[in-house]
Amino acid sequence: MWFRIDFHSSKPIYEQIKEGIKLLILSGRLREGEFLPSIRSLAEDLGVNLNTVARAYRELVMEGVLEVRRGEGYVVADVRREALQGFLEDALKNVLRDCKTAGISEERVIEIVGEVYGGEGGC
Amino acid sequence: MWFRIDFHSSKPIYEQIKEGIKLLILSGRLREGEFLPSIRSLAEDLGVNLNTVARAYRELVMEGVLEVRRGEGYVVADVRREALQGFLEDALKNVLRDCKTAGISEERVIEIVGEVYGGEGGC
Amino acid sequence: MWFRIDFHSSKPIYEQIKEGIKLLILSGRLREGEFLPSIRSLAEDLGVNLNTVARAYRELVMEGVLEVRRGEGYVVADVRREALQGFLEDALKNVLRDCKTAGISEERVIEIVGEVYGGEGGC
Amino acid sequence: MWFRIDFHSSKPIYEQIKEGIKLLILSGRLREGEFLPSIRSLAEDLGVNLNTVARAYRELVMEGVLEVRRGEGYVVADVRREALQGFLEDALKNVLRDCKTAGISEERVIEIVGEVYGGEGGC
DNA sequence: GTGGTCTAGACCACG
DNA sequence: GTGGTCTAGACCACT
Repeated sequence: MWFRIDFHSSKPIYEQIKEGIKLLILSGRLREGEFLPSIRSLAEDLGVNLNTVARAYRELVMEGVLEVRRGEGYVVADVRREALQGFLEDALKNVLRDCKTAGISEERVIEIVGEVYGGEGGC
Repeated sequence: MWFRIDFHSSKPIYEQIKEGIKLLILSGRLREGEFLPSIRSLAEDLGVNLNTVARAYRELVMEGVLEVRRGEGYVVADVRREALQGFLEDALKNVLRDCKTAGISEERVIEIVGEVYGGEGGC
Repeated sequence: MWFRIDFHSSKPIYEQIKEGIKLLILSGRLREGEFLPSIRSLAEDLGVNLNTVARAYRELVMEGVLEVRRGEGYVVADVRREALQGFLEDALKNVLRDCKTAGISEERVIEIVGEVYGGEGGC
Repeated sequence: MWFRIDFHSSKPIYEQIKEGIKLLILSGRLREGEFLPSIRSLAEDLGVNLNTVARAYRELVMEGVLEVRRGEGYVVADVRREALQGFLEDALKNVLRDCKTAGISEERVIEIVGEVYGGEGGC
């Protein structure tokens, strides 16, 4: 499949799945109207429980990211990318504020940005 | 007191306390050899249970951030700031990787960095 | 169950549990990948509180002895026996140093070793 | 002074003092009828609280290891060395049993005995 | 069902 | 006064 689950992380698996899907959408690898893998097949691919995937999909529906087509499956809804990006930018700002408070210099931060953006990418 | 607890956050209280203390140390508001508030008084100030604070302190001892002086209290250990900063830099890298995947441009990120570091600071 | 708790000992119960589990692993009665009893069931079997067992398990995870499978339980991690044996050898050295200081002869010590190893074994 | 206190140990300081004194007696560096340092001076030497030393002395009196001469101080009582040694031999046997259960070979144990007894001793 | 967190409150050990 | 441990019981999150 397209992303990995970290079974040792303290972050719940269903949240890892949700995040993974959001990132796939943001990065353009999943587009509006495309079908997602069935709950059953994704669960098998990731090696997790059916209910776990089901919950991730269900919550993404509630957030408006996915839509259910009964009897067919889940498709990517008509999401505004900016909305999703906003949540990432907020996260970034929070960490940056902590870095500033902690005395990490702006230069060092920009160095790190370079590392990440320069380096080969991707999840 | 010195920091706030978000009781609605999904992040456990004891972890919020750990993070808060690490940030206080990183920002220089808590220095090597200084005593932390007693478990009981911090618990009261934060409005949480004694055991919750105790767990945070205990784990910080295991991580080498604090030391126990038996019958006296907890003091800030002789920590290398770099070690603590590492934990923030890791958090930063994670968010940045997500931003990259999500298609947020490096320029936009640096713009945000500028906002945070330019603007007047601090938690 | 597999071991006994001495409620009168000055050694904390959660440490007795940790030690008991380490010894079960070292003696081969618990192997890599095997599940431990659930927190609740072990607590009931030992007649102690759930939190006490939980703490023992949690600390064993931090020491790399166990792993958590969320929603499933705790399993014995892929531990190097030597690592665990080290903790026993340290204990042995400490006692031996005291014996030496106390004027117990090396011959007497080896005699005792013979007694224990010769005699039919263990707990 | 004659022994060191490990302030980071989980073993209570007063127990470390008790053990230290017992070992001094067993090794012959403190003999029957000899005076121990006053509570006040030992506390200062060790850098611990008065009450801590007082408690150690008090318990050693209860165990028959020391005697109080009111107004003069504490002296080493008429102790049978064997009695004290017995408690060490018991401790040794316990650890050895664990070692055996854990699969540490008799050869390895004797090797360790050699290390400790061969090596320079003390403190 | 599993583990995880948290509370309220008790009691002990230490300095 | 300090920290340490433990209990009983609640509620939540995960699989």
